[in-house]
Amino acid sequence: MIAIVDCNNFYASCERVFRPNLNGKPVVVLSNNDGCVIARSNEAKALGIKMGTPAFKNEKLFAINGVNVFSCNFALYGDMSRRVMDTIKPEADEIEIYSIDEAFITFKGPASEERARALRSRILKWTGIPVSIGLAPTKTLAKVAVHVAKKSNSTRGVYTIDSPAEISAAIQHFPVEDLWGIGYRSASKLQSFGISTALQLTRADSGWVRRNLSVTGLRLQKELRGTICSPVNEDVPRKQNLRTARSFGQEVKTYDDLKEALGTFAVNCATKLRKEGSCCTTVTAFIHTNPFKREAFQYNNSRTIKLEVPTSDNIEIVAAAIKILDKIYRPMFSYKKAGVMVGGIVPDSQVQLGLFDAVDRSRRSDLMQSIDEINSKFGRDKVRLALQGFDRKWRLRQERLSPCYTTRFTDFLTVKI
DNA sequence: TCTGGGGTCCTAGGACCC
DNA sequence: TCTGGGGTCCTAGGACCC
Repeated sequence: MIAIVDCNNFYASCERVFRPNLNGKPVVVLSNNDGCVIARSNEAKALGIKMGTPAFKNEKLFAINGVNVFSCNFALYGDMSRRVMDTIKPEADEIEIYSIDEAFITFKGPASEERARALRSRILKWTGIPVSIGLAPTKTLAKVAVHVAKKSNSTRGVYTIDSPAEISAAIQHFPVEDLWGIGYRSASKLQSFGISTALQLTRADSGWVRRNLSVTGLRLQKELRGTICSPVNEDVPRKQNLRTARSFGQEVKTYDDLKEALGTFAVNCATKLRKEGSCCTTVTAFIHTNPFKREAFQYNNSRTIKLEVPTSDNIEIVAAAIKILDKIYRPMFSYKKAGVMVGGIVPDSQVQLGLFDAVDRSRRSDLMQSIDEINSKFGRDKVRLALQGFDRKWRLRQERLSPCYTTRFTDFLTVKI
């Protein structure tokens, strides 16, 4: 049996852990730049606030209903996630951390609903985060189970699908569009062939499924029938791409401001690479104008540079990004978003050196290590390239940011007795 | 005024190799 | 109708996930 542990309304729940006065009240969390709604407490969902809708379109709804609105605080969510996962680990034989708020596990010893309930209580007690758990023979069915656990109050947060009869019962009325791996496109395709429930998909001809939904669909069908196609996978594969991209708090016009932003994003990518012990072979940079401003002239462009020798060096990756900027920058536009992406990622232990390489790689790697150590001790970008600047006109809007209760000394809660 | 960020996998087609 | 057979690598586009 495979279990999935899924945190309820995760970001909203994190905000509530340190603000218990918000329990029972509507809470929403906004995306970067305070742009869209990306998490909602149950009370906020009940008010009809939709996932992914722009904040400015909801302002009235927020005001009338006294909704508690937060800018997203990933330092907090990341640390709370770690706490939840650390609580799960001792119970798990295998654990696959699937996202910031979900993990697939197999239990040490026999799985049972009682154990799942005990785990759920422990996570709530130790971290303050409410979770739901689905238990089933495959990941896909576990996802169905956790969906049921969340939707129906009578489950009290845990739902098990075990026997063939229970599988049929669970998927009989389960909409195909809610299945893990079926998105908007495939759902409407299936609907047009008269398939609207998971049970109908299970019974469809496999050849037909293969032709219409590719092998991905075929695997999904097998998993629904109870055959594991995607086992719980503990080892985290090395990332193939990394990116840092941001919408700007205010539109950016000048070359210098874009250079500062792209330089900072490039350093960010390089730092992520070093953290994973990786190097990249390609650097891509892009800039674009605001697509929502219909009346304004639009411009999007990007380029990719292939590097001679794979690297994770701030200076080299920044240089590549700026070289691209020089090629694609056009002065007459106002830019809203930019980003840097690195690809062709290889382990830093397997870097093929170049015959005509001019960089002293061992000294530079010492330099990067020192920068990482200093910055991890004293704060991000304390030591930076001059080009990263201090202006940051493009900085994110984060008007309703909560404290980093668990990761910053100055933000710790003070309890007065 | 105002609309997020970061990933993965699959397929088809082109280019190239022997 | 039909043109050899067997490969690899790369890219773009589509679809999906959180």
